[in-house]
Amino acid sequence: MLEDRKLDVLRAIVEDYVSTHAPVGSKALVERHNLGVSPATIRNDMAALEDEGYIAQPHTSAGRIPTDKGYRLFVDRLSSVKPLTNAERRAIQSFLDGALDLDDIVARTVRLLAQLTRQVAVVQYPSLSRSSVRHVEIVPLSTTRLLVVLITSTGRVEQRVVETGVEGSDTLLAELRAHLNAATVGVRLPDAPDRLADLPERFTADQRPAVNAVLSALLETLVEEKQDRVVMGGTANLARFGPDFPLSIHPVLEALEEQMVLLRLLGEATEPSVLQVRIGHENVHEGLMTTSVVSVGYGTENETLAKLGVLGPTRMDYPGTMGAVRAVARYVGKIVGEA
Amino acid sequence: MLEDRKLDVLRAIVEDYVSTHAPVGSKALVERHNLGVSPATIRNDMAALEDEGYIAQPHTSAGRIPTDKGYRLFVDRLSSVKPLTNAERRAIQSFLDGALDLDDIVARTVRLLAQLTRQVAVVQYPSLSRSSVRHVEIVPLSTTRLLVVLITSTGRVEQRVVETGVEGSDTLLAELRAHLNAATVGVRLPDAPDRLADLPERFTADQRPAVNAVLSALLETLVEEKQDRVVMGGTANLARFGPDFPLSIHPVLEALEEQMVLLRLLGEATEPSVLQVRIGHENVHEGLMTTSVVSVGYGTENETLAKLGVLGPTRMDYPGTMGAVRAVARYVGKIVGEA
DNA sequence: CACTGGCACTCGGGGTTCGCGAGTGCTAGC
DNA sequence: GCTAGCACTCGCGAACCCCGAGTGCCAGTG
Repeated sequence: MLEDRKLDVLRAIVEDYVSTHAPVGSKALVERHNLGVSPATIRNDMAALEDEGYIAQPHTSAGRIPTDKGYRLFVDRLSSVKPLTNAERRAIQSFLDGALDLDDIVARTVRLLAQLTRQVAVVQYPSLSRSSVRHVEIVPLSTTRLLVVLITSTGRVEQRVVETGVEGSDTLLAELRAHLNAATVGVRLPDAPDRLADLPERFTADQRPAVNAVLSALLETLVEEKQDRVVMGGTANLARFGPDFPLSIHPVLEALEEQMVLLRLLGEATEPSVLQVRIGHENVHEGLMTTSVVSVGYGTENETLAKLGVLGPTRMDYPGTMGAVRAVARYVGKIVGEA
Repeated sequence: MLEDRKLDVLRAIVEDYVSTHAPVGSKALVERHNLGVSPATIRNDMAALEDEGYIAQPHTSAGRIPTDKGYRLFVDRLSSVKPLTNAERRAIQSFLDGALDLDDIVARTVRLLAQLTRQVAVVQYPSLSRSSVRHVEIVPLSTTRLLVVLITSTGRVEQRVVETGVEGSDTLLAELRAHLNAATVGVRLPDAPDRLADLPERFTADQRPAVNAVLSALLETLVEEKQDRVVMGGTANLARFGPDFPLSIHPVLEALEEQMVLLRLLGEATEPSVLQVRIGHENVHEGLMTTSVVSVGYGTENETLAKLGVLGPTRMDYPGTMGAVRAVARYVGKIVGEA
């Protein structure tokens, strides 16, 4: 009984603090939520919650605000993901439909997430390693330069210029193209290098230099993962985080410009639809200790191709944000899956 | 004589204000710069400059700060572009070398500009309209779906998925590929559609649907200009603009997230190496009235492929910024030109 | 005439003071 | 176990004040 009410109180504190963004006191609490007890009782509960580390008071005589630990409990046990309204669903759909090209899908997703959550959105490109080769193309640029183009099943196109050093004939190119495609089309990217191991043997010695040059370029492209590109948007929302936040806006912006940090931000790959929430200090990065990240994998039903998420102040609307992130991930997963 | 000293005074005010970022008074002025006259004399000049609208005082009894008009005069007549040090040149070179792929070049350029100027950097992708067709490739994805890939002379790769609705034979594809390349390779993108006008006539009636589908996708790609993509970076520097600036950081961030605004920011295309400076209110966009933009075209010697620039507070180090922007543009132009 | 030194005046910013009021913990009582 | 009452704390904003940088003006000088 007591435990129950204490949790109710914590929930109420989180909700009030998130919406008003001011330390919340016992009196205001009983007024806004109809807990059937007096402020004094609440105060006892609050004292207990503070002892246990779920809330804290910024100054001796002010209301309480949730600690990271408090938010953690709130997210884990006291709230449920808030489903979107139908209007929002429609908005997502109409916003994402009509994008053919992968770049466009990612760009639209970032904008959508930023608008929907009013926070900073981060979207990772679908990983090459989970996709397979759809086509390899070789295009002569000049007598000694070639462009190697790799097209993946997720619609991604990778390109690389190769300096062969020798003149290549059209027939050689055609043969090479045929062999490459025969060996790799339909194969997972990480598996493709194995299939290409015996390729040089199929060509004559004088053809080897050109073949090897093309091959090594292609292998690079296959392995490189294109450093897992990440796109970010909605940074304008940072300024909206509150007039207390701007002080620390600089480290956050700085962190967000680092691709590596963005990548780690999204966390480990998980199954699709499993939301991941990192609160405050749970984010390793120094500049992001006052922020929370809600992320989730997206992709086909049984595998995660990449992740996306949003970043906001620790005092964010977790249920709403989680709902939005999950919904967007589902739609994007569907689109990427069928593309 | 008098005119001359007044200009000296204005120059001194701009320089001091840019470096100290505090209203500058007559006394401090004579101390820091060795104008051979007394503060009182300077005060007269300052009063005159204020009457003419070049400087203003924020409060009745404070020092003066330059107006936009003052900066304008400073840029036009009182300063010269500051060349970079050799160390900086080397830094640019080593930073940009080693990028093969166009995306990488643009990404590196943005980071470089942002670091060099410590401001927000904006770089436009080399325009398609100035480049020519290097190769057109058609790749079957499934029996009725094709991927049309356009490779341009600037190394850009554009792709589009086409649903033909009918099954196409390999021979048809080969023929189509050959015709497309024969008609367009080496042709400027804007001119390419003309060369393709008679293409359908070369095919039989039952081939037309597929041919037309591919053709219209390609034409779209040629015309679309890919909405002239623009990349931005260094937004973290916004927070550095000063503790007075954060108040207005929000509209700026908001503006910078709009592709259209970014594009207009860079201004009209000009000849390469002709620096363009827009100061404060000269920027049409509302959120950017307290910022200045230094931009310049880059490309080959005789034509501009795109523009790049930086955005900062009106009180920026114009000579230094202009030097950095110009230097970077030259290097990037060289790289893009030879790619 | 252009410049200078002197002087009275202005006024923004920073530091200090002060009182309000929200919020608390404790204790006695229901 | 809950409540009502009460004394106490302390951050915040308002009011206040004063310092000093800066100004405009004016009379004097080479």
